[in-house]
Amino acid sequence: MAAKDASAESRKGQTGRRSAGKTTRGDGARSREEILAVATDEFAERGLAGARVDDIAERTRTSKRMIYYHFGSKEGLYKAVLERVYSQIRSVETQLDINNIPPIEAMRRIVELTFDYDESHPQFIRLVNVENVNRGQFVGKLVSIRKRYSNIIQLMQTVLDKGIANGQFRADVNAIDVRLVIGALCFFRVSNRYTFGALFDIDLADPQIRTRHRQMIVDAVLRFLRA
Amino acid sequence: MAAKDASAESRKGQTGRRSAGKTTRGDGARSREEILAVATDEFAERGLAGARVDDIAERTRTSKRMIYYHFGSKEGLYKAVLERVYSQIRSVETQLDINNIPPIEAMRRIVELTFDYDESHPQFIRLVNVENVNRGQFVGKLVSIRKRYSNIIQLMQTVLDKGIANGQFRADVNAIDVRLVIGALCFFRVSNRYTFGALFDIDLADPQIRTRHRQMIVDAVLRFLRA
Amino acid sequence: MAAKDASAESRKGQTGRRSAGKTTRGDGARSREEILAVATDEFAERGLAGARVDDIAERTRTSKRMIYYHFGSKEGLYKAVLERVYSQIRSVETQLDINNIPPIEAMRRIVELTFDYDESHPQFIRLVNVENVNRGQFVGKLVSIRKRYSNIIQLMQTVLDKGIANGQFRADVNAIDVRLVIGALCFFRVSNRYTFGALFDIDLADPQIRTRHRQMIVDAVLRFLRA
Amino acid sequence: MAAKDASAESRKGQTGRRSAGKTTRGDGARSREEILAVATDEFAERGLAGARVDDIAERTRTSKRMIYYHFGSKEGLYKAVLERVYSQIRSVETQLDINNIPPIEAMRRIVELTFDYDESHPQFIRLVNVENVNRGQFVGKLVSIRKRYSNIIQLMQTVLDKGIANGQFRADVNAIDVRLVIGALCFFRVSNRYTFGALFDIDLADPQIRTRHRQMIVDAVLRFLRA
DNA sequence: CATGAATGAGGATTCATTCAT
DNA sequence: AATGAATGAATCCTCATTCAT
Repeated sequence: MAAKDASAESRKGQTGRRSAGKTTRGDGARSREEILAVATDEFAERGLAGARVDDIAERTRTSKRMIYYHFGSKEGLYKAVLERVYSQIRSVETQLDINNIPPIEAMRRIVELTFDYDESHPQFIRLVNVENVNRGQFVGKLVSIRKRYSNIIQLMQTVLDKGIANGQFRADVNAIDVRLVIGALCFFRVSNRYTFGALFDIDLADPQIRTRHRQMIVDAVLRFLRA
Repeated sequence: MAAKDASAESRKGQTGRRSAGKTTRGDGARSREEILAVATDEFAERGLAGARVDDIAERTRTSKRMIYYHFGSKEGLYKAVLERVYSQIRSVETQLDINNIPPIEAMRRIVELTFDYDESHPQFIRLVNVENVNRGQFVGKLVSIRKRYSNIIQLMQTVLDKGIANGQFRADVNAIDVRLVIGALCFFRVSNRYTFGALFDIDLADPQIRTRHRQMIVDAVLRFLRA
Repeated sequence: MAAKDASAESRKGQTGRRSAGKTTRGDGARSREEILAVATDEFAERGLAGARVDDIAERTRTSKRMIYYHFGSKEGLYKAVLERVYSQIRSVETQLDINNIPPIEAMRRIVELTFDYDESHPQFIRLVNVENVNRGQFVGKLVSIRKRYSNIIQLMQTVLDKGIANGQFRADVNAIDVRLVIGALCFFRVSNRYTFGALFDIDLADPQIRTRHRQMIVDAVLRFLRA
Repeated sequence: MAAKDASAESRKGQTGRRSAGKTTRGDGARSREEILAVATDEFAERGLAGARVDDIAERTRTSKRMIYYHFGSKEGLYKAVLERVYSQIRSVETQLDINNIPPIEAMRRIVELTFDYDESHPQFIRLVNVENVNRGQFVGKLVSIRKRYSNIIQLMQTVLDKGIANGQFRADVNAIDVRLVIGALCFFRVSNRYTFGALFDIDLADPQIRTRHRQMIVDAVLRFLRA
């Protein structure tokens, strides 16, 4: 009578491609990935409650049944989507060789990379929104993610420390605070695009405005940090 | 809390048409308001798709029929909730006599009022999130709201202008940009409380952190504006 | 996400008939009862797992939806069926005025009534079987039933005591034991009709055999009790 | 419902021809037996409709495919389980040399053996219940079983005849009747353990009660047979 | 205005069974 | 002999909405 938890959930996408080919039978990893891509879109578009398993299945070359085979439940699928989307973030630290850049410049790059990522991944932003409306029920459990984020903070702290050391940055802020400020400014433009846009009659997606805001946010962060 | 009497109240000639009626009558406005209060909570908690008309009705002293009588549909109820919640914002301008305050101080107060409002109305923040996930389908139609927000911008511009005039604020930012920066910094702390908290292992609801961040955000905005 | 327990379950069949009429709208008690009758048959025929909610609905003038409205779940319906079928037993004590009958005769009547009830209610027998296969998950919770059964035992004990007192019955058996013996002999003929019949090549439903066994069982019980 | 398999079933040359093989090979007979053991438990526990092929496979070292390979269908597996469980009964006649025992004593032993078997094989009892709820759809087809049961009856008749001949047993009962009485009294205690226990507030599995009932049932049968 | 009953169209989940390898 | 992946057809259950009274 009880719903047994899907043992399938633990399976990872390990199978590995078979030969080349037409996606005939028996490529679990591929169909898993296809389902995830579609589901990411649906959950981002309609939320956890609003997304329809049928619709996800329909947009896939696999069937609804396979969703349950691979992910156990709608919730399980949502978790997998969340995990995937968080782990796909091309993290700042991999794109930035801070050792060779002075701290102000490094910070500018961090802000720009964050800004650009958020602007070019509105779907990710929406999913984060969805998860926050759900009170972060699932994000807390994504252990794999935590580590990555602690790396981000370490990088930030390194840059901060260098700036403090050379007298360019103030000493009374910590990496998480800085991350909060940067995150807020970049995230909000995308996440609140619709309400802010409607209420203040402005199109935040407009390229010109975007460019201006990009500079403005870099500027705001640097002013915030200036010693 | 029980207002089942009300037979007296209805005798004011405004609501019911039929005079006979043995059924105790609650007046319409009251039940409307009660439904809205409950619905606000449900929509904030579960989103548009996730909220249940049955649950809303159950938490009300009225019946499901009344929801449809007053609001026509679930969507109609959601719109009414959105409208109500936006119109309940005790707007900054009503709480601030900027004429008697120097611009820096005025700006500080604006930030603080915004911060305090967001912190004390997480339900509102959640609803804004929900609406953004829905791509602002409904917020655009709330004409009554637009005016109020244009007032906010006017106030902001007035403060800005005074600061620019006396040389304290830089001249190259406009009111909407400032509003964006303030909004982002205050809103994000509440809206992304769960994901940010989980990923960076910090409790943004903690009173000490909140106090510190309040000052930090005021500081960040003033630094941003400084000439 | 969780299945909320049907608040409907508590509702009893109280509504009371409206006027006369064609079972148009709005007779909860009637449709409840109709559902129960059909469900009793389905559960008896196929067990809890084997019964199909769709099939039950189809054999009813109401819809599948109403089953959930009234009973909350398949399991809730099963429980209601179990309760109904146990409470419908025309209990022995209401059909027997033991005060005016000598104990041997009373016991004979008890056995005959039990035998006749079981023989004429194979559906009930099947449901009891089903419940036993389910390890009596639900029967234990039917408090309303317990009382009735303790009455049966009291009646049995009274008869026993009278027989012991007048020296016709042995003194070393108690009412529950007697009930077990009677129950076993009457129940088994019906419950195991198919397997016993197949293995020993006998049709226990045959009226002649039934009549003979009825006498035989009365005889066996009286011999068992004889002082 | 159709048994389309069977081509597999006929291949009884079972053990496995290839000796090399890297995959650890269970030989066919072994995995067949393992599947049957697990399936017996599942069908006894949940009935034909309630048992899950997946669950059975999961509790086995073989795969679901093997179930279909060996048994063709869920129903085929159920039939095999039924056949196995009936054929495993250590039949009374093999344990009793009636030639050297006086009839009363022989009958006592028959009852005791029956009682003990039923008490120690509740799973078997449950399966019989399941089969009776299914109206004995399959038991009738187990030809192999019929013979064994006719042996039981023959043995019973022999004992009866001896008792009748020496004047200890009454002459007006036949072997099947006696078997019914014995079967009912022994079977019911186990099969109706849950409902009887709940309704009469008694734990029929309690060892003390069991011991007492064992004697009681022997006594009841002998009284029933007494000339 | 109010209420219990009702409903059609979904919506999530599960099942026995089969196939390519 | 064995396995992971796949499937179509159910199967249980829920939702927003309406109706008779």
